[in-house]
Amino acid sequence: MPSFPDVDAMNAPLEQLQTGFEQALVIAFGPELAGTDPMLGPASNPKFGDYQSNIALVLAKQLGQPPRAIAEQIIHHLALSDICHPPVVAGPGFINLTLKASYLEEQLAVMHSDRRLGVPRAKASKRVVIDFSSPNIAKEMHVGHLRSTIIGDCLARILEFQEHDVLRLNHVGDWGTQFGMLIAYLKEAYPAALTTSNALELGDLVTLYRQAKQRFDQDEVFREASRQEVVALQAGEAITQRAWQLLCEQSRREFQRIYDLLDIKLTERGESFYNPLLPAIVSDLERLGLLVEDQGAKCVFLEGFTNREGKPQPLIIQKSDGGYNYATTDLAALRYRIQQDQADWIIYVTDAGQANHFAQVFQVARRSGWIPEDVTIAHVPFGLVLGEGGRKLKTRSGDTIRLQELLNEAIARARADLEARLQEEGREETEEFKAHVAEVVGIGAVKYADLSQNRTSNYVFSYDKMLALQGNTAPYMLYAYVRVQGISRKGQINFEKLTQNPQLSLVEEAELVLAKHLLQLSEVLEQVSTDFLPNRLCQYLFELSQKFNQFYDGCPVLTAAEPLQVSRLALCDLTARTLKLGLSLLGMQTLDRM
RNA sequence: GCGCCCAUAGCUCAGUGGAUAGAGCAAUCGCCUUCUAAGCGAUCGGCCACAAGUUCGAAUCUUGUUGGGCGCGCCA
Repeated sequence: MPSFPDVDAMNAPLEQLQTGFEQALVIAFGPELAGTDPMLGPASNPKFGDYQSNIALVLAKQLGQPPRAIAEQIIHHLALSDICHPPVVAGPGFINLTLKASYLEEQLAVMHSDRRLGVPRAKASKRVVIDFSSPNIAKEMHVGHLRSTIIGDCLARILEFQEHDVLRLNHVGDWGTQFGMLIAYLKEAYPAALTTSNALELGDLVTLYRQAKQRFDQDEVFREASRQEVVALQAGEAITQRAWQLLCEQSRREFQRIYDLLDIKLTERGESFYNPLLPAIVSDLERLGLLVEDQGAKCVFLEGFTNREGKPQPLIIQKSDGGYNYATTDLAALRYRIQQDQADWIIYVTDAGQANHFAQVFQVARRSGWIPEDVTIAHVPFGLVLGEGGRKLKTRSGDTIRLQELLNEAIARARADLEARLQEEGREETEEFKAHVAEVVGIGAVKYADLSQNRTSNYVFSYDKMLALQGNTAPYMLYAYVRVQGISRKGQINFEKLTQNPQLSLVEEAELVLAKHLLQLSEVLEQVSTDFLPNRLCQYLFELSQKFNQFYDGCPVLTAAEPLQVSRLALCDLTARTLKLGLSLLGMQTLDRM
């Protein structure tokens, strides 16, 4: 195991250019320009160079000078000759910058020697609560849980990598009136399960739910029994409690199968956890004078929300029958996460349809003074999963699609693809190999397809597209990684033992392009952790794969003479490590062969 | 009716107030005696829904219009 310097390395060229510009601005135009954003960004077109600054255009009015003249003065004072070629003023006053090969070579060497590939840790580690996945007990996880689970896990992984202190919470629906019905049915149909442990394997909770619902709809006596069970559950009555436990345990086992398959870790803390805290929410709101009784229900009337009649809309805190709503639970959870979990950030990853609900809950919490100034709360919304017809994704018979089946299908299709390919190429592989590749490709495809879209828009689910071998897909990226491993095998190269400080020499255009892209990793991760848009990371990894494939196409590695070979091996190694890290942050595994 | 989200190439989508708006797929045409061609190159494809406004500069910000999705009092 090579020893990596355990220090923060910064490989983002942007940051260094930024500093140079800030200094030049002060020297050229005086100290009042200290701290001015130099408007640096990637060049809009590669022919202009690598980066551009638009600051001259911005300052034109303020300084009363033509933008090009300002740009000339700035570049006159820029001390960036170590980093880039002489800056060029172009068009109306853009300053174009092109990085020097020597600079890229140095930076890549730094990146190569760093276990974190030059990605800095967060300047201040925050306590982050991220609430995602959240299926309902006694129901199956379905396609509706897919995006929350995948996106939430990805964001958690990125924040964890930045060394924030992340608490991943699974806010499962384990409480509510539907449990009365379920428990009543359990007592009626499977009484042995309540007294003898493991007397019953509740194979299919969906069927149980359906049968219970049917009884509930048809039988008045059963309905009354169900209501009694809700009361008994609230009161903590032993047998009822046991039935509830049984349901929760069974669901938990089924959820865990899916989380294992998806490689997702979560701490379960369901709605029931906050149950004892609900009365205090009501009494505290009452004390604050926010609570109004209306038609028997205790409500907070909201600012900026109106109902169909144009009157202020209430948020119901306690129903007229004394029961609580999910808004109450969410308020209690919010308060607990701030006070007990000591959260600095609280992130909710749920569908966009809940935007109103969260805006309302946050408003009430804010008006109650429960959210300190330094605590940041964010709803991270995402769009619906649609079928290829553009309608909500359903099975042919109109049922919602079970998540387990969806994942199985993706794996099965990946397997079929692989087997067809093996036959075509006359390859023989073990069952173990085939099963593993199919799982990594299938699960990776489902995750990548979801994450590679801007989460705010609806997402059209298509097995064919996510498993396509070309384009912005999981298989394409996995293949780029496999190609590097191929080089390693063929040339018997152990990348971990590749010299500590490889001498890089970037000659070919494809090498320069790849090098520049590799060095943008930190910038991309920084951005994703700010705007919570994983598709930006996907885009980066896709472009990295493309650029690697172009390099692979035009720059032979194993047949290259020294010192070029070491340099190219280092580029391969950096690409592979960047892909592996990036994909792992998306929650994806890599393969050495496929 | 009100609120939130969305509208960019035939399709699926990127796009950070900046230069001639980009990918992928599909279509058409090339490239395997050379590290896995699951690859690479090229061609074709645009009224950034519409209209005003702000700005030196708008796909991007504001307002309005049209079209679509989601939600809106005792489910979560």
